[in-house]
Amino acid sequence: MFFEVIPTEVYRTGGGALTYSSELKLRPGHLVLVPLGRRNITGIVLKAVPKVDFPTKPIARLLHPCPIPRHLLKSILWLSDYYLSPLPATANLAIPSGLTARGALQNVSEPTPPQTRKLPLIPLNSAQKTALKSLQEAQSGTRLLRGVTGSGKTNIYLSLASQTLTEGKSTILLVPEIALTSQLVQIFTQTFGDCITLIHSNQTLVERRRAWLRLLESRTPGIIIGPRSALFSPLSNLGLIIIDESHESAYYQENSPRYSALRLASFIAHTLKIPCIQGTATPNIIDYHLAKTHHSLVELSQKAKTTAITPDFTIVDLKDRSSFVKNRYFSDPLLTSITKNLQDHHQTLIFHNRRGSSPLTICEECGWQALCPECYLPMILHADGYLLSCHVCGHEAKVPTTCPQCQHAGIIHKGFGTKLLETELSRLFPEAKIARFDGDNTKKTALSGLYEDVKSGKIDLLIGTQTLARGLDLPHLATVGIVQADSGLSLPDFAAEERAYDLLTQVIGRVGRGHLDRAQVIVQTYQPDHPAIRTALSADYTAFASYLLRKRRGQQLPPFTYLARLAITYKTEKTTLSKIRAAYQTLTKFASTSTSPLIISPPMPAFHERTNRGFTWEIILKSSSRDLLRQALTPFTQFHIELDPPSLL
DNA sequence: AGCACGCCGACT
DNA sequence: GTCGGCGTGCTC
Repeated sequence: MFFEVIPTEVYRTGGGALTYSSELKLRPGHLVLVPLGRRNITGIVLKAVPKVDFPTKPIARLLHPCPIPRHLLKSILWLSDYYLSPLPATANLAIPSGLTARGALQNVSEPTPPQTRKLPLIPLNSAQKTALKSLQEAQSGTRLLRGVTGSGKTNIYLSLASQTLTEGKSTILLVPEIALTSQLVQIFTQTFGDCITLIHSNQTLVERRRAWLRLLESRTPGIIIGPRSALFSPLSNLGLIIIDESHESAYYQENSPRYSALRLASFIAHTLKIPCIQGTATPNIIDYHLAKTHHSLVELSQKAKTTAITPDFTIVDLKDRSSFVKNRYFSDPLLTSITKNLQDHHQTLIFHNRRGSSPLTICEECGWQALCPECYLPMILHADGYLLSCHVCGHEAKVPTTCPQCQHAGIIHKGFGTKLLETELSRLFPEAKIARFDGDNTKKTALSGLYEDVKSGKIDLLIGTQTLARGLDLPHLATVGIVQADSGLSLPDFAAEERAYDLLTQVIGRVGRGHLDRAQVIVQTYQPDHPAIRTALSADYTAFASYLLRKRRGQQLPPFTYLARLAITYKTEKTTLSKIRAAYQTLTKFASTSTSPLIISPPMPAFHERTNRGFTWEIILKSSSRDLLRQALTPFTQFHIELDPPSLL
C-alpha cells in the first residue's frame, strides 16, 4: 500500500505531500513517523494512492491510534490552498512537535452527558436577548456581533457556550494573546469550571502537547480557551467558535505561513455547519464590510452598565505652540490636569506609541545615522544605560562619542519615546510615583508587582505604549493624555488610518469605566481635523467605517479588491534583482492573457529592504478576483507569497 | 536540519 | 587550469 503523507516539519522548499509505503491499514488523518532525508519526522496521512513509479521509503510507524478529526485535515489543506503556503509548513501549525508513539488506548473517554453538570442560567437584558435570538436564528455560518464595551457580549458568549454544552458539543473561544488573564476568561472559568481547557503561551511544549493529545482522545464536550492556534484543537464534537475582540491583530499570524484566524474559523464553521461568532466594538473594516454585504451583522448598541461616563475631551493642536508654554512635550491643559489629579490622588495615563528615549541618532555634521548592523534599521536610544537598541532584532551598541564616518563630535538624538517622557515627567513632578508600561518592561514585571500597584492606586502617573492600551482595567484613572495622536498616520501604508483609529479608541476606552465620577481625555495632535482622529474621539465607529469604505473604494483597496505581495530574499542584491525581474516578466505575460484585470506593480525594494538574511524585493498585485491572484502566484514556489496582507509594510 | 551541486574567486 | 568556500536547492 502507498500513502501520501504531509510532513509536519518544514524543509526549506517544497510544497506538497510525499509518498511512502506501508503495510498498515492507515486512514486519512493518522499521525505517522516517516523518514525524510536522514531524519525521522511526524507526518499526517493524507490518503491512500495507487502504486507510484519512483522508489519510496516505508512509513516507520503509527504514532497514535486516533486520526485527527476530519475538519482539521481539511483545514490544513484549505489553508495551504487559500494562502498558497506549502503543506508541510501549514501542517506544522496544527500538529504539536515531538510526538512519540502511543499504543492502543485503554480509556477513550465516553461522552459525559452534560446534564450531570448543572449549567447556570445567564441573565440577559432585552437588547442582549434580541441579539442572542438573532445569532441563534442562523444555525451555522459566521456572524459579526458588534457591541461597544460594556454592552454585555460576555453574557451572550456564556449563553451560547452553555447551550452548546447542553447539546453535547464543544466550544472554542479565541482570545487575543494578551487577554488570557482577562475578566472574560475568569468569568468563563468560574461558570464552567473543569469543562474549561486553557491554552496559553506560558505553557511548556510538553504541557501543550499533553493537552492536545487529551483532546484528541476525549469525547467529552468542553470549552477550549486559547489564542488563534486553539483553532487546531483536535475536537471531534466541535459545535461553536467564538472569537472575542475579533479586530485584534493577534488573530493574524505574522510569520509564514501567514493566515487569518477569522478566515480559518469561518472555514471550519462552514465545513462543520456550526456557528462562528466574532465579537468586537470596532471590527476590522474588511470584516465589517463583509458582514454588512452578507447580512450577518448583529448590532448590540445599548450599554448594559449605566455607570460608565462619557469623558470630557480637550483637543490641543500641536501646531499652536502657545499651548506649550511650560513644556515642549506636554501641553498646558495636560499639565494642569496632571497637577489636579495628583492633588485628588487620581491617576493620569500618558500614551505615546514609541518605546525608548529617542528614535533617531545622527551626526549633525555629515548626516550619518545609527543603523542596526543586522537589520539596517534606525537604532533607538535608551538613555538609561546610554545604549542604542534595535527594536526589530534586539541588537545593542554603545552610543558613539564621535561620528564613525567623519569623526565629528556632534552626535545628536532626534524624536522622543516613552523613556524620555518618563524622565521629563519625573523632572516636572518629582513627588509623583511614575510607572512606565511598554515592551521594555511589561514581560518581566507588569503582571506581578507593577499592575497591583497601579490597581491599588499607588502609582500616580502611567506612561505607556500600545501595551498599556489594551484591556487593562484601571479603577483610579481620571485622565488620558495622548502625546501625539497622529503619529502613525503618516506611515506609507494603506492600513495606517485604521490602526490609528483602533489604537486611539483603545486608549480612550481606558477612562470613564464608571469607577470615578469624572473622566478626561486630552489629545495632542498636528491634525485635529483628520477624520480618523475626529471619529475616534466621538466614538463613532459607523462614521469612521463609512469614511474609510468610501476612501478604499475610491483607491481600489480592500475590501473592494484583493491584494497580494510577492517577495524574495537573496544574499546578494544581484540574485534578488534577477529573480524578481524574471518573476515580473512571467506575471506581466500572465496578465496579458488573463480575462479579468490584474494590476502588477513593478519590482521594488521591500520596506525593510536589507536584513542579515540579504536583500528583499517585492511585487504588489491587485485584482478584483482573489482566484486570479492565486492562479498568477501559484508557480512562484520559491517566493514568499502573502495574500490579503493586513499591511504593506 | 543536513547534504550535494555549481558558480566564482584564489592560487600551486 | 584546479581547489574550495559559499549560496542554493532538495529531501518520497
